[in-house]
Amino acid sequence: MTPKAHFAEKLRLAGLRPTRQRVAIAALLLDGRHRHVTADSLTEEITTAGLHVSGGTVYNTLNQFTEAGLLRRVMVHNDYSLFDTNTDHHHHFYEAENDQLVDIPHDDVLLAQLPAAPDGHEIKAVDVVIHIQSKDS
Amino acid sequence: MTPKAHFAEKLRLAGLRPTRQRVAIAALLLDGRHRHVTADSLTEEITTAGLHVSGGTVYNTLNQFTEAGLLRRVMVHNDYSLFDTNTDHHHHFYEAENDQLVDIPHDDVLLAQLPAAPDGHEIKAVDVVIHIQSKDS
DNA sequence: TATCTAGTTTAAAATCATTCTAAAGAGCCT
DNA sequence: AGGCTCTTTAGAATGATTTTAAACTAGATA
Repeated sequence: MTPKAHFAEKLRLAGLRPTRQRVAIAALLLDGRHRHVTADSLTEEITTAGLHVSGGTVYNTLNQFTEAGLLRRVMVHNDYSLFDTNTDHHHHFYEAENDQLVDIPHDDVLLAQLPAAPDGHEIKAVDVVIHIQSKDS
Repeated sequence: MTPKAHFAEKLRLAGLRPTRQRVAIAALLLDGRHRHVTADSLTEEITTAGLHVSGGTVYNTLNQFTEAGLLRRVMVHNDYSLFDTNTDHHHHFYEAENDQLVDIPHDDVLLAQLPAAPDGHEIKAVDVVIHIQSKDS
């Protein structure tokens, strides 16, 4: 199976029509490497790959991938959206000073006790962000 | 001590010059009631109180209060900033569907194990957000 | 392979929260 | 009161993201 077909299939399984743009972005983001991207950094990657995808489509695709569970949105500030190519359950260190986001392996955080969700609700996800700073600042 | 003097004192202790606007906002936000506000909802409160504070100052004040530890910024989405008048250590439920934020008492979440901060860094805060949704949706 | 249609992409305009600006105002010290 | 610095103000500017309406394409069908 060609790589292109591989990602097209992945998109179909996620309920997304495998357009040229979505396949190209999938090839960049869903290759198994774990990293954090923004609309901007992704656009840069696309350009570096010698391709072009309009700004609106970059945003749409990022949102659709997230909606489909292919990406995960990480919430650490309100300046711009961050997406994590690792959708496995794990948490983050965040250093505001340098806007630096670092993964924490899943097993390194242990939630011994969780509250019950309010009536009629169920827990969808638990996000833990550990804010850190340089010791001497 | 008049209420006004009380809040002026509170601001001085926080290193902020007690201007008319800051005292007015402190009287609204720092009275001990625990709630979540946005720049918008605060502006509404100010108007309801028969006062006027310019938009820029509302934003500045919210940021300065947060910086001074009088408020806490809560990160649940990228649409606009949310501030919590409760600065005690506690966590949140967040229901994206209705953009609903609910406090979780501190003791209801137990972190049994935390990772060490990366070299040269120390932990400043640990934020836990439990995303919930209606059971039937 | 030609055709059709709903879903997509596009560039550009629009939106909207937030920040910046430069001028006017107000704490607070002497 | 005088003066100096920090604040506030209205309005302009910024910048990420969404929307728009028209052009395009994946995939189904003939």
